Amino acid sequence: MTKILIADDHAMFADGIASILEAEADIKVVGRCLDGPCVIEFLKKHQVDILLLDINLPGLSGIEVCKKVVSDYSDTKVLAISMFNEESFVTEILNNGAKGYILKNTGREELLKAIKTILSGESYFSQDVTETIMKGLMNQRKGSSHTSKKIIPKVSRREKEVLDLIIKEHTTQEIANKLFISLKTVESHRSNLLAKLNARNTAGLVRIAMENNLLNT
Amino acid sequence: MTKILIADDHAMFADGIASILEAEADIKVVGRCLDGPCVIEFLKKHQVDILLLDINLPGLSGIEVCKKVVSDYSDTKVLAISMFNEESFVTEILNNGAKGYILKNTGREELLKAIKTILSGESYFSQDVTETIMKGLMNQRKGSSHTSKKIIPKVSRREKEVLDLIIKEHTTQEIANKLFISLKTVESHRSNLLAKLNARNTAGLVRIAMENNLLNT
DNA sequence: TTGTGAATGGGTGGATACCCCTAATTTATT
DNA sequence: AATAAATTAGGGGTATCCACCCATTCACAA
Repeated sequence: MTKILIADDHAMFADGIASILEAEADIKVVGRCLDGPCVIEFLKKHQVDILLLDINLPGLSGIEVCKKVVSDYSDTKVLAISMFNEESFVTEILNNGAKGYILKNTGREELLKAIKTILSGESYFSQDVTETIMKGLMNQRKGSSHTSKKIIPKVSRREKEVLDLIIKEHTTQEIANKLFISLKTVESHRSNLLAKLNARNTAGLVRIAMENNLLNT
Repeated sequence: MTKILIADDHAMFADGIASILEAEADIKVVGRCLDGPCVIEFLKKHQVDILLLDINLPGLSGIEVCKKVVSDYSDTKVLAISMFNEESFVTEILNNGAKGYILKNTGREELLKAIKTILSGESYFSQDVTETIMKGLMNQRKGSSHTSKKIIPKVSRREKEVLDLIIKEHTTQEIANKLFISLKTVESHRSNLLAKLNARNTAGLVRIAMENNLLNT
């Protein structure tokens, strides 16, 4: 009997998954959590085989929960579930020990398949997710750009700081003061950002940054 | 027997709802759609009592679908479902004829209650949603600004056009050419936008516009 | 009918952004 | 150790934005 804990703040969604799983003879949903701390509390008291974990949890983020579960409760395997097929999400939670990643638009069969695969010790990813990861890897290696989606070169730490202040309406001079560097240095970062993000001006910088969620905060 | 059509691009979610509803004796899920056009096609051929409609549909947006359903298939009642408790979403789809609005974090009981309420001819909204709407109305009436959200003065039609082109990285000169007006006129619009949106520069203009969804497109 | 706001257009000048170039030092990465 | 990338900084010049002014026309409402 496989014991499963569902962690999702969307009750209706959790209900849906539970309905699907309870039809299976060898699977039992032993608990349901609407936030991160609840998961930790539950694991202290009960043994769980698989944790179905929504990445976007209130309170404690799914990433944090995953990290803690992997380090403190190694016999519980984490299967991440998310609305979003974002490379950053996928890589981050996988780096934190999740065994699989599926999207909420996957159906009943795939959900069951994922659970069985992970139970056997292997990893499982939705088809869409593997594609996303592959694209991400391709982008790191090559700079080829034929995929409709714009490829965004890696933006460095310092560039992100500058970009953040630009979006907050600070002028180049103000940014220089704030970061304790020269006006000319900030201008360099701006130029590099324009080139990297393929923007013509500040407006494009802001739009592209916001569209692609390039901010740290 | 109540005939229900589920329209949601997240198959797993649709599965979940279907599992919940099929346990009810007097309810039958007669179809499932993953996108907007599918809904229209389905209604051409079948009679449906209630359409469970996700607002964020690919292809044709939930708003568009709702508009068409209300005008062309008046015996089908629309119950909107969404991840987001956003005032703009709620008011927009209600203005387009939806009979209710519930969030995806509502549970099984509330879903059934919503369906029954709507069937009886009344409207139904989640508790959270009614609160959101009330807050929105309060903001409209009074100018009080203790509610974190900024109040944005009305942006005129022409100003929106200019704003749109700014965000698309066009310079003032290019915008003037595109709209067949003088450079000076565009500069006037820019100034007025800066004042209205309380921005210091182009960056702020773009950020505020995107944050508040001020675009026509 | 007299306002009020929207849209139009203009002048001047300063501030800011952007471009092209170079180049040193530090910090990964291999 | 060698190579690549990031961070730093500068000169000189042009393009664009922005801030003050100002005026006219038009539509719509009080």
